[in-house]
Amino acid sequence: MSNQTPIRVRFAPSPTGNLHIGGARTAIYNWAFAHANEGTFVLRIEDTDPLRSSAENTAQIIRSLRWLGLNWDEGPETGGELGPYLQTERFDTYDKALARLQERGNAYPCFCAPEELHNKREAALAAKQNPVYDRCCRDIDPDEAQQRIVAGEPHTWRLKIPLDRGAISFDDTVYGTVTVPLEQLDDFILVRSDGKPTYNFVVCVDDALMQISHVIRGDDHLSNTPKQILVYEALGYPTPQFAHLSMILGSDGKRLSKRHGATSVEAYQEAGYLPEALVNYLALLGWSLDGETTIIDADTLKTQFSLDRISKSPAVFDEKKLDWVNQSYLKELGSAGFVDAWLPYLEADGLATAAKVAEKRSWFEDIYPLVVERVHTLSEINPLVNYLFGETVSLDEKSVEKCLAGEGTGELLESITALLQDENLKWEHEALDTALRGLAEQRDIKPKIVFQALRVATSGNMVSPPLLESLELLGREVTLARLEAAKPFAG
RNA sequence: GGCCCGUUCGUCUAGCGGUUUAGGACACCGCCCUCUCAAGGCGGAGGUCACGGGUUCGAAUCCCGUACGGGCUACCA
Repeated sequence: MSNQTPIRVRFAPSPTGNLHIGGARTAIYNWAFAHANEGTFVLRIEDTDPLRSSAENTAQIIRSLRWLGLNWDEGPETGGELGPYLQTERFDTYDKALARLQERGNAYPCFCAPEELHNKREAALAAKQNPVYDRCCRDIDPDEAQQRIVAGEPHTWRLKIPLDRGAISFDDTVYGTVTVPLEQLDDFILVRSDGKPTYNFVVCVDDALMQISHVIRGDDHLSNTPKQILVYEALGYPTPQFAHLSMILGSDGKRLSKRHGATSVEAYQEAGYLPEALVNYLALLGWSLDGETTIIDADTLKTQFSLDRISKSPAVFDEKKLDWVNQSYLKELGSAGFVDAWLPYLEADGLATAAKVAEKRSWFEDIYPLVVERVHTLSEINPLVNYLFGETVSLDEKSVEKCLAGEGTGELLESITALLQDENLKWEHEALDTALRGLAEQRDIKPKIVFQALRVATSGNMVSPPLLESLELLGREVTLARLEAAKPFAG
């Protein structure tokens, strides 16, 4: 790469809610692109809408980004040369930008009343015409305009777009050349009558002043881009390279929303997904390394990510595949990492405290190989291993019927009890396995009958993690107590 | 209404005019393994590359239309 201008990208969420799956993917692409090109990743909060924005949402978004491991080089909390990074702290910057536009003769005041504009719009729409502003204030004599402003007449400021251009076109990294006829663009409002700047204005000012080289964002902004290019030009600033991302859809092909279930990063965190897995899955939703690889860790993303492999069409979010990716990350965790990740769930369900886990660390770590290939998320662990905790266990009715109620099972449980009571039997899964198989042979029944009866008696269910390892974790005493408690249910 | 954009197995995608009988992954089905469930191994089914026209010796790949989907068209972001 022989770029003269340094690579600088930004993620610019507006804190009108928490961090969304779609926003997270945009952040991942920006973050990965910055790293892959030794660039700078900037976080900017677009909180200019006081009604919909909140500090809590900003904090929430920041928390989610941190959790995902998408750390920024400049932005809230970290600071930077080109801040502040909250738009609400940048109003003076926007005032200056407007002044710059005024000096350059590229902005003019508009005194049209909102309802007047609205009526014209409706009329144009009714006449099936393109509802662009008719520029009736564009040619008001500057002196007259100045007098009206001084007299306190309400006004907005509009961009004086060049009318001598046939079309605006730009080269989008993802979509290629996009061309929009000039007649589609109007002298849109830069600053409202209350003095507040609009989105299409501030986004350009900020990106220009923060020296953003590549704008990577959702494709809902693709149509806004020509307008923004006009703002850059009017300001006399260079235009960044644009790369627009298609949106993420729900399983029904409609835009991802609450009806599809969890859509916030936080919800996936609570559901027990690992941040590395979410990042991996999301990165692959609209981008591919080579079309073959599905497990791509953060380090690989940080070196191999490229904008030219982003796909143009929208992608459907598939939770099943996320589950699979998450499980493969769980398998990479190792027992120590697994217990650390599991701890919050143990505490939340009251199964164990941090102190208890520290005390019986190896006992908890031994659970790892038993459950890791049986769960997709951390939140699935507790229901699966619940039976390993406490003295007693409740027996599942169906399982009792199927594996305990049969004739002779009571007698079988007695034999098992006798066998397990023997202090000479080493309480270790291989020894237990040998002993129990011996019992089956002795009674001339399939080992499965023995194992299933014992499984239901000790775990409460005919489906459980490996039996013998479970007994090992349960200990002889608890195992025998549970056998005793199960006998009344046996046939 | 106008303009912009998209369309490869159910889903995520590979594919940049011939090496393609369209490859991989998830999901699905079967077999093996097996104390249940998983995990794993092996195998299978699944795509007339939205449709219709061109261009070309040759098209999923290039061009034009049509359909469907999405976006923008605000004193929202």
